[in-house]
Amino acid sequence: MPELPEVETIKRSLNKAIVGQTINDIEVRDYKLFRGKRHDVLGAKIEEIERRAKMLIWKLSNGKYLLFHLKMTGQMLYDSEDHKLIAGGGHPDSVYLKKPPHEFTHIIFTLDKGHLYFNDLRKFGWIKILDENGLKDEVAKLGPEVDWPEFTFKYFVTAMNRKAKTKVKTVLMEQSLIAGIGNIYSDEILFKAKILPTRLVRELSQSELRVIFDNIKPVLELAIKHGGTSLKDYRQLDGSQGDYLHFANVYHRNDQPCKVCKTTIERAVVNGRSAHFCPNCQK
DNA sequence: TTCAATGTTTAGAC
DNA sequence: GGTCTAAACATTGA
Repeated sequence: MPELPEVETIKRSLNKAIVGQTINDIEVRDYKLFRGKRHDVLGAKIEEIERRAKMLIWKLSNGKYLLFHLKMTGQMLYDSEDHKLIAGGGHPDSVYLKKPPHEFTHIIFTLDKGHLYFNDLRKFGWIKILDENGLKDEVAKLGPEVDWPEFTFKYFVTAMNRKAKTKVKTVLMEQSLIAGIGNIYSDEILFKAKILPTRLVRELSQSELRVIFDNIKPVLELAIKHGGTSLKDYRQLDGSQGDYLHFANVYHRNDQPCKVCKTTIERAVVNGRSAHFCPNCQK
């Protein structure tokens, strides 16, 4: 799914749009994506929306939590009573922009002032109903968020060195070490740090690790500022696309000229994922 | 027809 | 135990 900036974008919109509303109904069209009992959350009020790694957490008034993972193609769209939702505009034939509910809408929440649609073309995403202990278990294996005080350079070096024989791109995406970085932003961070994604961690000098560390937060923050990256499926809460792809230096830009030096951007497969890099700027 | 797509998990090999 | 790869989940579109 969406990585940290995309989920953070949705989280911020949800906090403005649906906090304070009551869950009056949940229509589950596909139980594959819904883990829990509806009646545990019906009638509860949504008190707060949080993000942990790439997951969304709805904190409810009855002590329960709804945990969401959008995986690769999940969408969360809100259609308020005044119909500000713009999904469907411009590209009526695309399954990604159809006005919900449609055949890829699997869960529908009826709130006080509108409907919240959980769409997922590939059906990898899920929703779980959890109590406080269940939530704790779910997040226990995750590394720190990059904006937590414990995400220090010292922690970063220790965490990276635990995977010394692994390629640096793969380690950056390891959720148990650092929460929230995925395929897009690992490429972008490594471009900014001028490090090839295929380098092994143990070959990296202290100063190279420092440059990577120093670029993590700025890259993610810039992406949040632009509402995340829309490749195909990802949408903001109102259905609009994230704009960061226009600012990406390497992601999805293979065979195009590097924005810095004009060298052709290359693509390689690293641990089963596409890695994009500039063979001149990155060493 | 084949391949790739924002993610995670799991099985098997070394 | 670590780490790699491939495959699985399901679907579309180039």
